[in-house]
Amino acid sequence: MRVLVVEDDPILLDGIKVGLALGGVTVDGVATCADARAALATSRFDAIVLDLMLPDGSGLDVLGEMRGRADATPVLLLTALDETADRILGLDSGADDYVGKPFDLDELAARVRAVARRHAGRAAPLMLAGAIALDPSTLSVTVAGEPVSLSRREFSVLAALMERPGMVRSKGEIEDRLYGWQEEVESNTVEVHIHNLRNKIGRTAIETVRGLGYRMRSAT
Amino acid sequence: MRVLVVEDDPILLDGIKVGLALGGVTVDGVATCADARAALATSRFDAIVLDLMLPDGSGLDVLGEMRGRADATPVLLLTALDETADRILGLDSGADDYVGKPFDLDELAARVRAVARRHAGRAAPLMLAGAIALDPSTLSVTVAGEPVSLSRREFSVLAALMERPGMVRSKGEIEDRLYGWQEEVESNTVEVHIHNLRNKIGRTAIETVRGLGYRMRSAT
DNA sequence: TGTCACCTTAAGCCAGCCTTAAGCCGCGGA
DNA sequence: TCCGCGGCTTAAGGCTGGCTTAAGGTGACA
Repeated sequence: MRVLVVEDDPILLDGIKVGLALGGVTVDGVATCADARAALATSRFDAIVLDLMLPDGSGLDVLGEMRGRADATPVLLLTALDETADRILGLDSGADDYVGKPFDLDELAARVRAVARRHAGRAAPLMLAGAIALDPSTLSVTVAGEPVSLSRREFSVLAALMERPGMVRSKGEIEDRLYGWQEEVESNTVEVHIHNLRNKIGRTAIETVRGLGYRMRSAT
Repeated sequence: MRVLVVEDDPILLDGIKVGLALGGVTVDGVATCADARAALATSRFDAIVLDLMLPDGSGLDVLGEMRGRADATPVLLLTALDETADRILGLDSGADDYVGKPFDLDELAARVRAVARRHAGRAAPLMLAGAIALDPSTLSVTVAGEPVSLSRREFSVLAALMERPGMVRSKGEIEDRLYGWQEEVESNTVEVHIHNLRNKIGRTAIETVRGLGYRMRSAT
């Protein structure tokens, strides 16, 4: 198992490395958002331990970028602040778990294990649904081989739907995916994006399930 | 979304109910391990909030039994003790998340959401009755392999019947399933839905037991 | 600083679903 | 054989929820 740890305190980082290594985990450690992005661009991890307060930004940004491009690698957040607001923000923005400092190394290791175990068995790089292909790594979408250009929001909506073709996603879930949920959009944004998406990728690709949400047509 | 909350403190239980209800979650509350087992035996939930310390035993026992029979319903543990040992024990015994009292209601709601969302899409029980297959995870129904499109209410009625093929369900039970167990509809709605269902999935699939209710024909 | 794409908001329209209600049918008991 | 009750069928009406369109705002980029 390979885990990326993003933590700017070198002492803490070392401690985590040792703690996880005892459980047979391979650890890559970086200290900044920039390095984290570089690591994510070049390697695949089974889980990521992510500090929120980093010298060059917030870990939430990195997390948001990942989820935005449909990278589902499990993320465990780490923060000095034990504030409820942070926890909610983190969980709703796509984190899989949360640990507040100070924490116990054994507990962290257990949670990393749990989170990675949960994730195992998923993760397909290229998502397919009928004639539509979505590549999270290049942020590109093709319909019957033809490339289609989508805006950022459109891409996120489509990614949310394609993560599990055939499965119904509620508008609320999709909204949670687009925003951190606490932005609480008071309108029919999702409907509008769905509408625009349908114009671009074909009118029948996204099915409406009245009262429940939307789903990708998985069968052709 | 339907959640079972197992908590013996009535005040806390009430608070949780209200907190979750605000997020559009239907909550069933019980106070003992015994009641929890009964609820689990008769109903299906999207997530379970489980107190560890209960008057007639530990929530861990209930969790253990569930996992023992391969019930993968996501479980969020709740306990007064904020001890690391408990956390690890809980996570490693198959819980999906952990919240220590005192906790914030918003946080609990966010975690329940996160845990249920994570779970959705795995472990499709796929209910069968004769040529009819109902997949709760994709909300889809097929008859002899052919997909059939049902409205939300029709789906609920069918799901209620297929939960236990061969078993009679009264109109009252089905109504309770469609609406919260109050709201008392003053008409023959269920009969109408049954009628429409029969038109869609085949006239013989649902059998009428005069004076008692309806049941699925389990055998072909 | 101006332009452009994109996102959000809002409003009106439309369709499908749910409920209600009324009349009919058939089973079972007298 | 007749009657009553429970279930079946049908159709109408209201309403919710989704679709569509358009306008205004905002941020990026030149």
